[in-house]
Amino acid sequence: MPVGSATGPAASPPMRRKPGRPPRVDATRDTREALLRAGLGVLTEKGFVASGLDELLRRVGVPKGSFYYYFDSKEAFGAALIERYAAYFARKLDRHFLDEALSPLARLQAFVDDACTGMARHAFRRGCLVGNLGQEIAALPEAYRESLRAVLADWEGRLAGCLEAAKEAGELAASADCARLAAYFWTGWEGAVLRAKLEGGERALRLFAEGFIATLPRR
Amino acid sequence: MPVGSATGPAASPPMRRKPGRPPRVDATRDTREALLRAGLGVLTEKGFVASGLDELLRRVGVPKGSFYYYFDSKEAFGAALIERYAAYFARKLDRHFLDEALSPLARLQAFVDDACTGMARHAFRRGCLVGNLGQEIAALPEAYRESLRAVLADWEGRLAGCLEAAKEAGELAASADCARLAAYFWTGWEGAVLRAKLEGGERALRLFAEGFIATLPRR
DNA sequence: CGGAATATTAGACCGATCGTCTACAAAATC
DNA sequence: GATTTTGTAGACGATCGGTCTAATATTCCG
Repeated sequence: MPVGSATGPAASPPMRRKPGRPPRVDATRDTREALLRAGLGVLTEKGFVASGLDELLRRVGVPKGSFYYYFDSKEAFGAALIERYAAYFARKLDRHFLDEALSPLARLQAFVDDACTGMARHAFRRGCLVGNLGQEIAALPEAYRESLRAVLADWEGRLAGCLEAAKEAGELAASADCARLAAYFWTGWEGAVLRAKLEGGERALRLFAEGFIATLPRR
Repeated sequence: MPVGSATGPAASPPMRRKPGRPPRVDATRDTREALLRAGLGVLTEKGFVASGLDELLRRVGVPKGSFYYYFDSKEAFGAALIERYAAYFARKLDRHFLDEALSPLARLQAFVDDACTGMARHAFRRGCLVGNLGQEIAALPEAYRESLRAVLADWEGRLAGCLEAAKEAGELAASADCARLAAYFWTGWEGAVLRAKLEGGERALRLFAEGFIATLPRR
């Protein structure tokens, strides 16, 4: 998956000073950044199709013209969101799965706890961007399909690494197929997130995570 | 969940003869029926929001006036679809889970095989209506939430029954919590269906089903 | 057999909202 | 201070869900 260029400058490190309109009265607010942030909120809640540009724009307080200055189309905007979400999530996974302070399986549990807290923070209205867009893939730009698959594959790799560590730590049977287990986890996890959203509670998240961890091959 | 009245007459058993326009040249085609059938196809593929009435109407070859004669609104139409899908799926589950010719766990496997075949028949474009609508629940009529939860609860009950039978048949440990296992299954299964749709293949379905069945507590 | 009643079709129409695009204003640059 | 770059502003056409009136087909009832 092509990466990097579309996300654009992060505005912090050495880069050409912005020439156009001032950095707005509110210095912390880069328009493009604000659009992406708000877009993530709206799309993780309602998906792509149901998210109207007008509402997003009103929310951010930006006119339509600006949106189409920063993004070629809603499709391009969605692609940027997928990329950004993937990066955000990869950081989160690394933070947990590579945490040497915890045993490998405890790291997975920590991720689950984190996810529960995260969903609770938004009253279980927001789900997973990948799950949301994946569900409506038939109504989406075909290019999204491969991106979403790639994101899932990436998560699988990171979890598989954690499971390998569990193997070395003796928490997991040496015969375990970590890649397969990781694929199994994320598949079910997406279902759990969907259900947690539907039920408005963390029950499904806990239920799935506990079932998964409890049935891991121990020896 | 209220049931029955909204679905309307099925046109087969004793009921007042239709007075209006003839049963159309094509006798097999009741307009309302055709709308529901096509609606199921469209909504399982693209979800609720992305499915426009106009496209559906064009597809069925029915004018808007007819649609609003049979249904009060798009919301009512969706509710009828949920009801109908639930009934359709309940029949399917019973057909498998109550099949005395197979051992209980073999019945579950048969359902999985059936689902794979079913998804393949539509080239993995159509998913589960409950999953689709559940995912976009934030953008849907609030009344749908309870309906969808109820459908899931119903499926859980039916699967739990099958698992209880497995227990009696000695295929499952007596200590197994069937209700919990059933909830776990459907949670993950929805994720698997989503992913199968995303990947355009049955891999996720097989992966999840095999993982689930293989880790069932045997004794 | 004929007119009233009912069931259904037909599609024009409306306000809202979709995504796009053109025109313009403000800073920076030379 | 003219030009270029950067960003803002909102008009625009298409389409959406939903409503409504009119036309038509059939049955009902006398």
